[in-house]
Amino acid sequence: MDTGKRPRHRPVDLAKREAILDAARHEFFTHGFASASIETIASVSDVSKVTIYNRFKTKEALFAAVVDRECTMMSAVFIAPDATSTDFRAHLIAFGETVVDFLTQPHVMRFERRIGAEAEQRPEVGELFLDAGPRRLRRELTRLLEDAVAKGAIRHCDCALAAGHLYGLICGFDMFFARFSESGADKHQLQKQVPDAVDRFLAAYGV
Amino acid sequence: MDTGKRPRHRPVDLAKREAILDAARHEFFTHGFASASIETIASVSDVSKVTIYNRFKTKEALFAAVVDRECTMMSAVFIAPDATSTDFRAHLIAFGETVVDFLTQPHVMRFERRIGAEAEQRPEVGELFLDAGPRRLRRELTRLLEDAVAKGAIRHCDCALAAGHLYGLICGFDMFFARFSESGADKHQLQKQVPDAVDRFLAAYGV
DNA sequence: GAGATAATGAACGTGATCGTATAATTGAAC
DNA sequence: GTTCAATTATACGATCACGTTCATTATCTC
Repeated sequence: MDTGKRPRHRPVDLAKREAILDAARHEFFTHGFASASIETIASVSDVSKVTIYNRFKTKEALFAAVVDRECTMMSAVFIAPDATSTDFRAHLIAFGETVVDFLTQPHVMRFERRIGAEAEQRPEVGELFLDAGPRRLRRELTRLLEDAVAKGAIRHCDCALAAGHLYGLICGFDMFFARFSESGADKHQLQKQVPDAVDRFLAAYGV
Repeated sequence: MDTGKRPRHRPVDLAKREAILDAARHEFFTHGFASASIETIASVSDVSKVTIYNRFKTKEALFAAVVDRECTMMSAVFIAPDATSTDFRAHLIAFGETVVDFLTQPHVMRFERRIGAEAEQRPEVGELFLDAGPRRLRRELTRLLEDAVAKGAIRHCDCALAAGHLYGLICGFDMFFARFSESGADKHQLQKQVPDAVDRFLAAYGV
């Protein structure tokens, strides 16, 4: 409901908010919450420190806002579309590639690495991430497999467990390694391995 | 070569070194390098701050010593014994259980979480960890599978890739989830799933 | 141009922690 | 008991970053 009130003063510069969050994301997820410097964020986002404090009450609140935005973005990716064609293999490969494509982005890897560490001191942040990412992915993948069982594309099985197996086959050692290597994940390499992972999955679970 | 010199003064208390490293491990891997407090480490290990500085020149050096000790412990675990019996399945399960048993220890999980984050600013730490842990595990697992191929226990395949698949099947979603949850990994649950993971692996790769 | 709010820049108080210096104490070997 | 390094308690300087204050400037509506 628009009250019709039109302020007769200088409006808030909305672009600055995104600039602050972008800079904060990089700073927080590169140096960690404690080591992140508000002044660096201000400098990078080309905004005064006071402006940051005006919009985000504390450093904690700024961090929370960054995590929130990132989680929202992630939620949108982990939604498996319903299978339209009868080619279940192609459908799995497509979804696998979408997920790999998202997870291998440098800023997503930084996010994941850092949340794991920060969750040690802020369990609620870990929970937020789990709900937006891993748990959602598992739910969607499980649904996909239950659908496949119903359609006879794979054998009857514990679909939640099978979802984990499929995820594990796709990631293999690569995502594990990438978490600790400077170069990050090799997106091209992982993409190439998705069909093979799906084939192994179908060999283990297929009719 | 023992020079035979016997100092006639108070010797270094060797137990203190371990106490310091234990306290430092907890402090570093719970709060992160930057937020870790030397005074807290001193207090917990019941040692004076000066003693810490006498033995470890800087905070960095102390951190390096902790990482070093942890990596050495890890290296020892990731060595697959040669198959003695002809029961390849049992051999895989045994090794899988050993690995799971090690990886699910709370202090190992803290270690892993934190190294991932710290490697962002200290790539050499990530490399050290990779060599002691993941790469070693992959090498051993690959060797095991190559041996199995030679003995006809599984079909011919890219054994390094297969090693990743086996690892992925064993971990499934659980290790992924555990990195972000306060409760950590459910060792019992993971142990129970190892045989199933191995069976799925054999279904995909077996003769 | 007037009014009003957003944003800036610079300075400050506060608290934490690294790393050092110093004097005093401990304790094993002789 | 003497010797002498290991160890301790305490204090200190330096640095750094959060969060605040305040005067000034920019920018929008009327």
